[in-house]
Amino acid sequence: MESFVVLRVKNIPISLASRGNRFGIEALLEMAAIGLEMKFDGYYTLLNECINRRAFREGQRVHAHMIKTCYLPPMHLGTRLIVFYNNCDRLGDARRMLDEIPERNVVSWTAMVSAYSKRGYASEALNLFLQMFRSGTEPNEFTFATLLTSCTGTSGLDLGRQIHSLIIRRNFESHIFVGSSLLDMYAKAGRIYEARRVFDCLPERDVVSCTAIISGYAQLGLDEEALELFRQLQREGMISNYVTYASVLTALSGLAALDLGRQVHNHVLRRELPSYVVLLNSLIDMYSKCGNLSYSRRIFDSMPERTVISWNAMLVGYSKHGMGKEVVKLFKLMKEESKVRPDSVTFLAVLSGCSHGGMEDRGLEYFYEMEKGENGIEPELEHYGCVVDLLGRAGRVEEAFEFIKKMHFEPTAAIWGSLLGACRVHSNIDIGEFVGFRLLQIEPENAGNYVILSNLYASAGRWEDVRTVRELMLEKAVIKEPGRSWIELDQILHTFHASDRSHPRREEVSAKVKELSIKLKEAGYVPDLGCVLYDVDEEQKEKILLGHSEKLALAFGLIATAEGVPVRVIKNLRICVDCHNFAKLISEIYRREVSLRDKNRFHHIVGGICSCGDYW
DNA sequence: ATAGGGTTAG
Repeated sequence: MESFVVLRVKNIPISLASRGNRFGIEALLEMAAIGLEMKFDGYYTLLNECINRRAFREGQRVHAHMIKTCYLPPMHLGTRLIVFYNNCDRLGDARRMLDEIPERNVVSWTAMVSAYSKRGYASEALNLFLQMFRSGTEPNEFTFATLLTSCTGTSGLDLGRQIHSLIIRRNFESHIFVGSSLLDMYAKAGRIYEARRVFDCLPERDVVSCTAIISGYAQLGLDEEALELFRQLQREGMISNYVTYASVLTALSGLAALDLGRQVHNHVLRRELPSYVVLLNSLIDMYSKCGNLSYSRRIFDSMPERTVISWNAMLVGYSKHGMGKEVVKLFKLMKEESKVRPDSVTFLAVLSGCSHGGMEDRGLEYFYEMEKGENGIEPELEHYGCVVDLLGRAGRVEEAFEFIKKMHFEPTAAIWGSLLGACRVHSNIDIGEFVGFRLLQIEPENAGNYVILSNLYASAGRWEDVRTVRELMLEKAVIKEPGRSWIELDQILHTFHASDRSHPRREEVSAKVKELSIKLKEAGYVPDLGCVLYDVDEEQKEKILLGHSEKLALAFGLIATAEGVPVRVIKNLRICVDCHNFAKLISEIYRREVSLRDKNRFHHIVGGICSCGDYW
C-alpha cells in the first residue's frame, strides 16, 4: 500500500509536505520508515517543515534516517540541519553538524555564527568567525550583518571597529543590512555620532535602518533627538512599523510628552496593526510615565497575551506613582493567574513599589521570600538597595545600616546615598555623618551628596560642619548634569534651566515666580536656604532658590493654562526640598493639582499633600 | 541554504 503511493507519484507527498499538509509529511516519514530512498528533495522538504513547526522529535527522526542510510548531506542540507538544531535550542548539535558536514562554505559558517549570536554567545560567534576567516572563506554581507550583533559588552566596540575596517575593505559599508547592523553596534556602544555617520552615508534607507538610528538615540536617553529624527524621517516618507513606534514611544516616555504620545497611539490605531506585544508594552510605559496610569491599565487589560515585560511595565507604573496597594494586588494576580513568571526586574518594581507606596513590611516579606529562594531569583545588588530604601523610609535607620554591613556586596554609592537620605529625613546625625563621609570618599564628584549631608548638619544646627561640607564641595564636586525642567503644552515642550534666559517668555516667568513667592510667604512659605550650598548671603540664596528650573516650569504652567487645570512638570533630576514645599503650597493656595515627575518617581500634589508622603 | 532595528529595570 505505502509503496504504491510512493512509487507512483513520488513528488506528490513532497509537494504536499511543503505546503504543510499532514498527509504529505506522514507519507514522507513513511517513506523513510520503509527504507525507500529519500535523497535530497525528501529530506529537504521534511526538514523545512520541521523547522517551520519547531518539531524537534520529527526533525531528529529525519536526521537519524540520514545517518542510518549513510546519506552524507550536501552543503544545502547540512546548513538546514544547522538551522534546525539552532531553532530547537540545540546549539551543540548545530555545531556538530557544521564540524561533520563534508564541505563548508560561507553560508554554512554564517548560519552557525548567526546561531551563536542569536543565543547570546558573542565570543563563540566571534571565534567561529575567526576560524572561518583563517580557513580562507571570504565572509559576505550576511556574515557581517550577523557578526556585528555580537559586538557588545566591554570589548565590543574595539572588535566592532576592527570588523568595520574589514567591511570597508570589502566594500560592504553601504550595504543596507550591514550598515544597519553597524550603526546599531555604534549606538549600543554609546557612540551615537559614529552611528549617525554610518546612517547618513547609507545610499538607501529602509524602515529597519531608520528605526535603528532612532532607537539608538532613545536608548541613550537622547529623547529630543530621537523625536526630532523620527519626525524628519516621517516627513521624508519613512513608513514606520511597530518597532519604529515602540522606539519613538520610549523617547516620549522619557520626555513625558503625553500629547505626542497620544498622537503616536492614534497613528497606531489608524494603521490597525495587529496587537504586537512589544508595541503595547511601550504604550503601557508611555502612558504611565506621562502620568496617565488608567490608560496603561486599560491597554494592559486588553492585551490578548502578555510577557513578563508587560507585567513589569505595569508594576513599575504603579510603583512610580506611589501606589503600593496596586503593586501588591497586581503582583498577586501575576503569581496566581498568569503563566508568566516574575523575573528580577519584577522584584525590583515590587520592592521599590512597596517602598514608594508606604508598604515597607510587605516589601520586606517579599525580599525574605527571595532570599529563601522561593521564587528562583537571587537577590542582586539593586534588590538590596531597595531594602535599604524600605528600612530607611520606615525610620529603621540603624537596621538599614546593619543590613548594609551584612550584605555580601560591596555597597555602592547609590546604596549609601539612599541611607544618607534616610538619615536626613529622620535626623540621624551619628549614622548620617559616618555614611556621608563614606559617600564623599567613593563619589566625591557628586554634588548632591554634599547637599544632603549639609542639610543634615543644618537640621542639627551644626553650622561649622555645614561650612566644611560646602568648602569640600566647591573643591571637589562637578556638576555633571545641569538641572532642567519642562512642561508640555499643545504638543510643544517648554524647557527651563536654572540659569539660562533662553525661553521667550522668561521675563514673564521670572516675574510670576516672584509674585508666587510673595503670596506663598503670606501663607507661611519659608525658603529652605539649606538647599543652597553656595557661600552667599541669604538674599542671594533666596534668589538662587527662586531660579530653580522646576519653579520656572511650574510658574509657566500657571500662566499658560486655564485655572483649575492640573499642571504637569517634569524634572531630569531629583526635586529639591524647597521646590517640593513650594509646589505643595501652590496646590493648596491656587487650588491646582500639581503632578511633578522627577528622576525617581511621580509627586501627585493635591491640596498641599503629596503622594510621596514627603519622602523621596 | 546564511543577514539588520524593538518593550520593563539600572
